[in-house]
Amino acid sequence: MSNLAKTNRTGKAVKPTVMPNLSERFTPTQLAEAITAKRTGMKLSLVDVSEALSISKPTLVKIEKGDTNVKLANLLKVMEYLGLSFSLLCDDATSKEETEVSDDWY
Amino acid sequence: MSNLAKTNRTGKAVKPTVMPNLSERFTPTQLAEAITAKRTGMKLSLVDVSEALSISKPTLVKIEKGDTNVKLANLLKVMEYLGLSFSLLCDDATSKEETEVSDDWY
DNA sequence: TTTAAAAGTAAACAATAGTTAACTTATATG
DNA sequence: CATATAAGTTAACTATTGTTTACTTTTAAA
Repeated sequence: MSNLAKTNRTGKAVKPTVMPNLSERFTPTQLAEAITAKRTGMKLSLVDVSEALSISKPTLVKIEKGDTNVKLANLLKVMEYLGLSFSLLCDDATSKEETEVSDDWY
Repeated sequence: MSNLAKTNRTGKAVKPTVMPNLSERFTPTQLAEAITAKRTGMKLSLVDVSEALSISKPTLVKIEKGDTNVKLANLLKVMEYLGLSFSLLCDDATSKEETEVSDDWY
């Protein structure tokens, strides 16, 4: 299997459309690519999603470009609509010891 | 062990200060509580963090209250400073099949 | 190769998140 | 209790994100 990135006839890089495995720490760009991959995998256009969520297309494009200058609420709306969610990673092993969770966490 | 939430002398609920286990899908409030728990566990004050990151205290308070009307960039700055990061969960099992990741994911 | 749909961009404006500064309320500690 | 530190709030203002509309570029299919 080739390690070369796919390019089109003009030599321009072509974005992959498959969901990456982001079970580990990832960059905003990687998250953005995962969102696009999920959306296209669900056969939804930018307008499909932006209209369903009442957010503008330019904003959705910003989100799918990995621009972090967006409102958290808008990112979460998009992720929830596409069936994506976060889990949390903590770099510090010591914090794994006290795992008892009090009632009002829920 | 008691199932009653901790309260102070006035009967007001007291927030727990331990890191919750957020390896699964969580709410913005839960994330906020995890951030506060991590910060206090590191013995850092709101001002310590806000000054280190050049963000205002009111903004940091919004983040630690689970307000999603904040800039994603500011949330990520705080998380990175405290050693927290996200991983991604996808609710759809079918998307786990195609896990091949091309070069430009990195 | 035409054509239509989707993606992506741009600019002017509206909406709102962020800052500053000052203040009040809690929490701890001598 | 008295004091100091941290937490949390408020209001006026500034900075910036989000919207709208329209346009250009890509992509894919007839």
